Amino acid sequence: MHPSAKSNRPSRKPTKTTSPAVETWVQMVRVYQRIMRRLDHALDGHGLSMSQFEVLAHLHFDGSLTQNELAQRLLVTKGNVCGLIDRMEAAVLVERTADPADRRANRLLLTHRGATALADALPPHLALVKEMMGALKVGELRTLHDLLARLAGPADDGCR
Amino acid sequence: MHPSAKSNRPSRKPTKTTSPAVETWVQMVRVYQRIMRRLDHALDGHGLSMSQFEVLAHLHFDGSLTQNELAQRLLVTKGNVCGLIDRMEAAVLVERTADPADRRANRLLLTHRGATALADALPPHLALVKEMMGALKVGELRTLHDLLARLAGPADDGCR
DNA sequence: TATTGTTATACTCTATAACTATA
DNA sequence: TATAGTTATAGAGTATAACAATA
Repeated sequence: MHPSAKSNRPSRKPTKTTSPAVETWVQMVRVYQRIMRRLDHALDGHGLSMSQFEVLAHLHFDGSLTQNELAQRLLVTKGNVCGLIDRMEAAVLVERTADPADRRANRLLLTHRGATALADALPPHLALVKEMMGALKVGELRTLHDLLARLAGPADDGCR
Repeated sequence: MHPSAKSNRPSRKPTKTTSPAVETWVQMVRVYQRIMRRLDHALDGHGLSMSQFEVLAHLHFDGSLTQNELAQRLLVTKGNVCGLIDRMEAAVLVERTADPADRRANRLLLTHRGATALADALPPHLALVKEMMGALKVGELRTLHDLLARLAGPADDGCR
């Protein structure tokens, strides 16, 4: 049941839905959700949520960050980061240390356990990404990357 | 602080992170989140969450669905759908009706209020999608669509 | 027996806003 | 006065599992 489905339909405003832009966006949503779901499940065995994994990865690759810097990178509020770090500190994945330069700020550090958890979780995560993106050849990946880069590019929300 | 940041870094396993596959995925995550955030905010004024909007859209375009059918389309469990529909029924956006063919099932219907809410929210939603995807020409959109379609395509999770 | 939907539980993420301590 | 972080509150999404009614 799809095209002219139900008399149930109000049909006020025909709202032409089939446009290349919309179809492509719908396709992107589908693919994103499917991939993200698999990546999320791959973290199950490591006792990490996707957000926690992202925190660990940022601290690993960007070095120590304040909670505020982390909030900007994760695109969430500092209140959210506070709760997130609360949970991760309780799980001994990160620790808050005093920032010598600004006594208001916390510098976040990976604990040994956090670093180990990332070292365990990252390689299979990357392998899975490569597997799923591997349907495309390198040239196609580059094309995809460039097309994505031009979407909603400079026009940033200004939000948060 | 970026490249060789902290002595804090364990650096066990260099984990080569820069690959076309990974970079493209990271780009996709960024774009997806930015677009989704704007679409989400655009729904604020209509009193709908993104999930609720999706429910209304599915009922509109696919016709009446059972909760189970809806769960499959939204990729969530039937327990989740139950709670979601509870909230939407409380907001008089949808209603549960008896399925004549299967007395276990609920057929979900848009209420007048739900149909109106969708008719109000859908056009600006689509317009925003077209605006954000409009950075690409039609041919480029088609290319993007085709590349996306080949990602994680037939290899479905089997999950849920 | 299998399936539809419900209920209960628990955790995570998100948003907002008032609050503190520093700057 | 502005900023970094905290706290409180609320709502939403998710996962799991046990359960009732029906197939």
